[in-house]
Amino acid sequence: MTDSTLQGRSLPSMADVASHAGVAIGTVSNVLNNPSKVRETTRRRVFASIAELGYVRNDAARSLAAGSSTSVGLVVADLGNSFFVDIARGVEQVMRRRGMDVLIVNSDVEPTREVHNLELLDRSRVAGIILAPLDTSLAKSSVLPTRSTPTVLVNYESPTLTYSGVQVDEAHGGMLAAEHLLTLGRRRLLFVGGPLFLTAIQRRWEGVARAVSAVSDASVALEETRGLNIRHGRELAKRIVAMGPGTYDGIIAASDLLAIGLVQVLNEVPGFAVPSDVAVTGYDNNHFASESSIPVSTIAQPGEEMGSTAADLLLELIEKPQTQTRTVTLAPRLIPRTSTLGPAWHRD
Amino acid sequence: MTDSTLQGRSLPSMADVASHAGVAIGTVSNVLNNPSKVRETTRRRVFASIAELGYVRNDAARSLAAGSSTSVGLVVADLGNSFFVDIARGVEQVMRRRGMDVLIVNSDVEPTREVHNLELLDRSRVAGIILAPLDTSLAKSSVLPTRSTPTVLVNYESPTLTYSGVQVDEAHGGMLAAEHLLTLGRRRLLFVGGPLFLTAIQRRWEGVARAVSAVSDASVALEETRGLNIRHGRELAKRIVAMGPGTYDGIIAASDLLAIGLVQVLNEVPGFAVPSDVAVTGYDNNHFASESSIPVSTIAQPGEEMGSTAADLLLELIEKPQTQTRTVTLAPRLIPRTSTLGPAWHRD
DNA sequence: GACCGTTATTGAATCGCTTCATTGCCCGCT
DNA sequence: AGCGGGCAATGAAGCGATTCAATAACGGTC
Repeated sequence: MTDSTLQGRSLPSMADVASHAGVAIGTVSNVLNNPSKVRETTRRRVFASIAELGYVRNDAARSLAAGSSTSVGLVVADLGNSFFVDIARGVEQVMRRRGMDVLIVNSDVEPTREVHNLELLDRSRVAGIILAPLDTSLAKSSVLPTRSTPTVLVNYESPTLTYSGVQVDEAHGGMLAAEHLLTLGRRRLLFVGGPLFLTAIQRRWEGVARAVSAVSDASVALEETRGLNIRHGRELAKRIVAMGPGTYDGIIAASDLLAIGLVQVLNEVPGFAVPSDVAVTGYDNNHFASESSIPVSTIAQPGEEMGSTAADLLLELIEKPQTQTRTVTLAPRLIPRTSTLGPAWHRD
Repeated sequence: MTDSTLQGRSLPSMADVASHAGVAIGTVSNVLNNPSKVRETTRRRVFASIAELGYVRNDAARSLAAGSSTSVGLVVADLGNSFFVDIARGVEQVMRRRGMDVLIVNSDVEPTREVHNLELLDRSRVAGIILAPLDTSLAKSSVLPTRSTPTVLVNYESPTLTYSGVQVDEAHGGMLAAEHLLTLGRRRLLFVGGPLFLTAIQRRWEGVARAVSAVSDASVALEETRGLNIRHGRELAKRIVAMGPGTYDGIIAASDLLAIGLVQVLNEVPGFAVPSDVAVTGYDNNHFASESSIPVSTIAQPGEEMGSTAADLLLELIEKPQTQTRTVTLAPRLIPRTSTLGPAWHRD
C-alpha cells in the first residue's frame, strides 16, 4: 500500500506531501489555507516537504472542491487598441490588491471570438467576468441574456439593466472640446469623425452641437469621415484646404490620429497655421498625441479608471450577489496642448 | 423560448443533464467528447436537455479528471508595448487553429508579477506556457530551473538549453540598417540608442559596427541615450545640431520613437534636412513610424511570427514531451521609407 | 431460434482538493 | 479524580467531470 514509486512524470499531490510530512491530508490543506489553525512546528514540517517535493497546488481541483475561484476574466475587444490596455491595467490594479488574478482573453475585433471567449471563461468558472467590447460588436446581445457568472460591462450600455457597467459620457467630452475652442474665441467650428453609426462618435457630435448652440454667434459644421486614422485626417485636410483659408478657425476631431493627420497637412499650408489660423483638438489621449511635432490638445478617456471602476463593481457583485446592478458614468477630461493654445504653453 | 431562469441557482451538472435526458452520466460525457460513439437519437435528446437546462461544462472538473487542459498561458512583460501584442496575436492564431485557448497574463514590467503570473499558470495546470519577458527582467532565472509545465521562451535566451525559445537576430537587424545607408552612399554614420546594458541594443550596435567596418571609407560613431522615446530623440538631435552640418550623413536609431524625435528636430534646421542631408533609420516598425509626417525607414521585428513560432514549439513540446528543446532565430527585415529614400519613393 | 459480432449504454472508480464532524490531547479547575 | 474547554490533527464525504470494463441491445446468419 505504501508504494511511493511515482514514476518521474506526474507532479506530487497534496497526499504525497501529507505522507512525506507525516501528517493528514487535511492538515496540509490547512497549512496552505488557514495557517493559523496549524501548530508552528507542524507548519514548518509541511512547508519543508512542499519545498522538497516541489509541490504545486492544483487550482483545478481546488476551485472544484471549494466551489470558487480566485481569478476573474477580462474579455477585451482589441489588445492593439491602447484604450483596452488601459482598462486592463485598471482592472488588474484593483484585483491584485484583493489577491485576485486577472486572465485576459483577446477577441481581436471578431464578434465570434468574443462569444467564444465568454464561453471559455464561463466554463473555467472564474469568479467573475469583465467584458469590454467594441462599440460595433453586437454579438454580445445574443449571449448576454443567458449569462450566469457575475458580469460587468465596460463601455457598452446594456439595453436592459441586467448587468452592471461603466461608461463614458461621450457627449460631455464633445462639449469640453467645443467649449475649449469657444473660450479661445473660435467661432467657425468644424467637427470631423466617423462613421457616424458608431454611437460614441454620434454622442460626441451631439455634445459639440449642444455647446455651440449655446453661443449665439458661433456655428459648427460636420464632416463625416470613413475612419479615424491619420490617413483619414490627411485626406480630409486636403478638402478643407480646398475650401480656402478662414472657412473654419477651430476643428474638433473625433480621434487623436485624425487630428494629427489634419495638423500635419494643414500646418504646411499658408493660411492654415495651427493653432493661429486653425485650432485643432483630438480625442482619446493617444500616447502619440503629446509626442507629435505639434502636441495635440485632446479629450482623455479615463481608461484606467474605467477598468478599476469595473473591477470594483465586479467585486461588489461577487461578494454580495444580491446587489442591485448599476451603471457608473465617468467624465472624460480636457488636456489642452499646443494645437489650441500655441507654443507659448509648455507642458511639463 | 419561455423560461429564462437566470437567477442565482447553482449551475446544473452533468448528472442533472443525464437524469433529465434519461441516460447515464457517461453518455452525456460521450455526447460532448466522442459524439460518434453515441446514437443519433440519443445525442439529440441529450443536446436538447443541455439546451433546456442551460448546462455549461465545468472545465475545472474536466481538466482534473482528464488530467489535461485545452488552454495555454501567455505571460507578457508589458501589454502597453505593441511588440508584445503582436506576439500575442501570433500565438493566438496558431493555437486557435488547434482548438486551444490562450490566457494572457500581464506582468506590467514588474519582475515580481512575472514570477507570480508564472506560478498562477502552473497552478492552473494549463497545457503549456509561453513566456515573453523584457530584456531587463532577470527574475525568471530564479524561477525557470524548477518549472515543470512545458514552457517556451520568447525573446530571451535561456542560458542553458533547458527550454525551447524564439529569438530575433538583433545583430542582423543592425547590419540591415547600416548596409541600407551604406548602399545609399552614406559614409559618416552615427548609431544612437541606449542604455547599452540592454543586450538587444548592444547587439544592434555590434551589427552596425560590423557592417560599417566592411566598407573601407565608412565610419560610424556611437551616442548612448538614456532611453528610447521621442523625448530622448529630440534631446539628442539638439546635440547633433550643435556639432554642425555635415558631421553625419546617416543616423541609425535603435527605436522608431528615437528616430521620430530626431527627424522632428533635425528637419527644421538648415543643413540637416531629412533625408537629403541626413538619412535616418528607426527600429521596431512602430505603427507610428509610417504615419509621421516623414515616414521613417525601419527594421521590423517579426513579432507576430515570433508568437506563432513559439506556439508551434510549444505544441510540439505538449504533444511529444520527449522532444529535444530547440531555439529558433528569426530575421528582422528592412522597411525603407521616406526618411532614407526621400519623397520620391511612395509607399502603397 | 440459437449464436455471434457490433454498436450503445451504463455506472463505478478516479482525479486532487476543501470541508467539517470527530477524535485525541493537554491543562486548569473543582 | 473527574470534568470541561481549547487546540491540533484526522480522514471521509463530496465537488463535477473522464474513463473504461462490463453489460445490454441489435441485427444478421445458419
